[in-house]
Amino acid sequence: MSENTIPSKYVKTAKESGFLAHIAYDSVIFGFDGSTLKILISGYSNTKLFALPGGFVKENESLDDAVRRGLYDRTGLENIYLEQFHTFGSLERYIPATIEKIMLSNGHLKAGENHWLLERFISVGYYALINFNEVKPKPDELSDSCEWYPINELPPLMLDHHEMVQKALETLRGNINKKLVGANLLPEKFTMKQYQQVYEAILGENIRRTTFQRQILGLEILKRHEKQFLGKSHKAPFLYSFIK
Amino acid sequence: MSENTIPSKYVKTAKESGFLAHIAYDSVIFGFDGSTLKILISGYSNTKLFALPGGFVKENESLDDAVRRGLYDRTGLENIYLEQFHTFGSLERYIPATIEKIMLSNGHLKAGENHWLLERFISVGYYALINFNEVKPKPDELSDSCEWYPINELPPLMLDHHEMVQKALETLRGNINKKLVGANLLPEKFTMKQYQQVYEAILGENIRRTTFQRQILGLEILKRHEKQFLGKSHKAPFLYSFIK
DNA sequence: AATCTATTGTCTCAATTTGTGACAATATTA
DNA sequence: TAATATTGTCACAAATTGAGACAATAGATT
Repeated sequence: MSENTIPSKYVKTAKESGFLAHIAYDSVIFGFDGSTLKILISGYSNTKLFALPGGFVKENESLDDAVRRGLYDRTGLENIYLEQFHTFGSLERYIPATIEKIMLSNGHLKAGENHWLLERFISVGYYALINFNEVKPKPDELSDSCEWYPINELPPLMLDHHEMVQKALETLRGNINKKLVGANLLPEKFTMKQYQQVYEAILGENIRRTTFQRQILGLEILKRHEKQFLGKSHKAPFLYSFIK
Repeated sequence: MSENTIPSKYVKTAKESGFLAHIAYDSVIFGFDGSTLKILISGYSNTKLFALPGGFVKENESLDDAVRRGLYDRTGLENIYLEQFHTFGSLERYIPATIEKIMLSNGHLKAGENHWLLERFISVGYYALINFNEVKPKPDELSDSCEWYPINELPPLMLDHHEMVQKALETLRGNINKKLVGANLLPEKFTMKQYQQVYEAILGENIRRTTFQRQILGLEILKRHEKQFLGKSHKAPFLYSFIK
């Protein structure tokens, strides 16, 4: 794991740590396990608190790069598909006591001490689409777990992170026909049914099989490969991949 | 004009000024003059520099409220329709020399002096839709002009402000059928033709009159009023308003 | 007062897209 | 060999959109 995801212990100002004050990001990392849409959630030991994986921006690094760095640290993946969806800057989201609790519980702060992480942050929300099977999530320095949760079985999330998930989902839904969403959530080769299930998981509704197949094939973005024999007692489906 | 849009002279740190360091906003303020889509652009005296109207966030104010405050100062309007579209955080946008030039030219900075406005900023882009005729734009403390420019006759803009305009337009186009865009750009009562012209100006393409009229009326979001007689030698069109 | 002109509101029919179901073609099990 | 579940494709109905026609009409021209 990178040493730089989270500032080291007992550095009290942002400047000392090399990060920009007041700016954070949080990432909604989507994965598709074959039937359900899931996202990665960090847990903090001893606190029962859960949060989206987030981080901070270094003084000499772009916002996008900061998010990529955080994703790399947690998933080991490079070239992740990333999309910025909203920036959260309400006053209600400034609850230093929550952050303090986490930092106290894992020794990043002494009681009563000041720390730049306790100041107000405006957070930029990004969503990522990754291939579920390629990833073994790792926790970061402040958290002690990083696990997949189905989008409708999330634990209670801190601050406004639930709102973030909601907004990420809405944006993803709006982009589903614009941005070749499936290409990032599916393995290289996949069946039409799997692709349909991605759509259904994202939209949260059932789709008509024949219409979906006709529309997708009509886009001419898929290449047809050999059939996939899975030992099931019925006709075997074709495998497809996206044309580059 | 509010005293707080831009921090006072010779305050060197963000903290002293009451603003959050490193965070700015820029606004793309759209207006429709009856035939062309225009946006408000600030000009800086003696520098030939032009920029989107922007500002900073106070420590105890939400991001949205900061943008509303800036819009109020420049247009006098409250309850403006606002939509956040993207946050800009590249390294390329950090060019302190440009800001320095502006601040030197209007006496907000002495040569060689430090100032928190010369640090790196991540900027949140918002677009606003306002009723063109209700507004007499006013410049802010740093700029000496604030004027309407047609979206395809913009002056050269500083930093990444051109990219911001582009992204704002794309977002507006994507939202045109979702968010009742016309309601904010048109006067209370308007003709079908005016509404169509708003669409054409935003999309940058011609629309088929009969299809447009059929679709819009089919949405049942408009209330029909009396006819509008403008002294033209042809059939007078109906006036419409949006149903609340 | 009759005619002309530009624009509006509405209708019609063709073209396209989508909804819905049917059906034959499998790959395996029974 | 028959039974079963799923797939790929087609056919037809329903809905939406494209494209133009046309009458209505407010004022200008004669």
